[in-house]
Amino acid sequence: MHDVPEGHTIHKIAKDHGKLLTGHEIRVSSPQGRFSGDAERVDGAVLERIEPHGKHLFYHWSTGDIGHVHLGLFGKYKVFRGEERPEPRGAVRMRLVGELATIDLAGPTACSIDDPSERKKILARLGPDPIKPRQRRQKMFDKIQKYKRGIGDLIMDQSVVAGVGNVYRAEALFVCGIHPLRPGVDCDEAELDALWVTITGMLRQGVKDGRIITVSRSELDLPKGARIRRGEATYTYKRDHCLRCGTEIELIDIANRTSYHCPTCQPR
DNA sequence: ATACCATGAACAG
DNA sequence: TGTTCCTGGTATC
Repeated sequence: MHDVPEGHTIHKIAKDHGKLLTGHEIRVSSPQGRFSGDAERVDGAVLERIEPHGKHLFYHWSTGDIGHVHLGLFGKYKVFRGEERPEPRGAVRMRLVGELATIDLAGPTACSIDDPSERKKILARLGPDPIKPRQRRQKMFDKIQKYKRGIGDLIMDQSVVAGVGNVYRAEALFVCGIHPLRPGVDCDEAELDALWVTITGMLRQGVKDGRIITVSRSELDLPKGARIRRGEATYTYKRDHCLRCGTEIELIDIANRTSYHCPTCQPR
């Protein structure tokens, strides 16, 4: 099994890597040689901040340049602490070497050094990120209520709300009892407010856990302190039967991605 | 050894 | 709407 990142992963990375790198001069290189922009532009600069938004990361450098990383389906970081600095393994797109750690990035969809206007452009096309404080949930509501497209399609659209992927889509709609094909225009404020609150809670919990657990322990019948295993951490996602009522989970293809829902708990 | 699949998203037409 | 790109674990021959 394989963890492809949703918003929670990105925020955790920003936090963890930020502790190791920010405030330090960083050697920046591209062992693979495919760093679009130019690693040299920021090589040796001080990393001032790693800013997450949805599934995107922005690296603020003391030169004024801004690094942009999007992991996509396959992107992965490897962290080596302290002095350990192994030969790059595989296609390392970006290597960051600081006093406290060496961090390698492989397989990202995007990795570039740009000027600040590029960050502005990207942020302008992203919806609010519920993990962050003071985000305007109304932006998400307005957008959803504008479209006939299904809510399951809409909440995975990063311009509607930033950070939700296929797992959180399935799980948030389940908890709110909303069918994924429910047209956006038919959703009322109360429903959308509940959805926002649910998504926010789930994503923030994911940052803490470092993984996606959307079930509440009380519904699992687990011994106290037992670890929630993969495969039992969700209500509908990748399950054969609904965790809550046992009904067979239905699969629908929404924009070429499998959507999971319980026809009993999420009636049309 | 090869095929296939995955939790993403840009792009062509 | 379909195609493409990036990786790596697992299934299949």
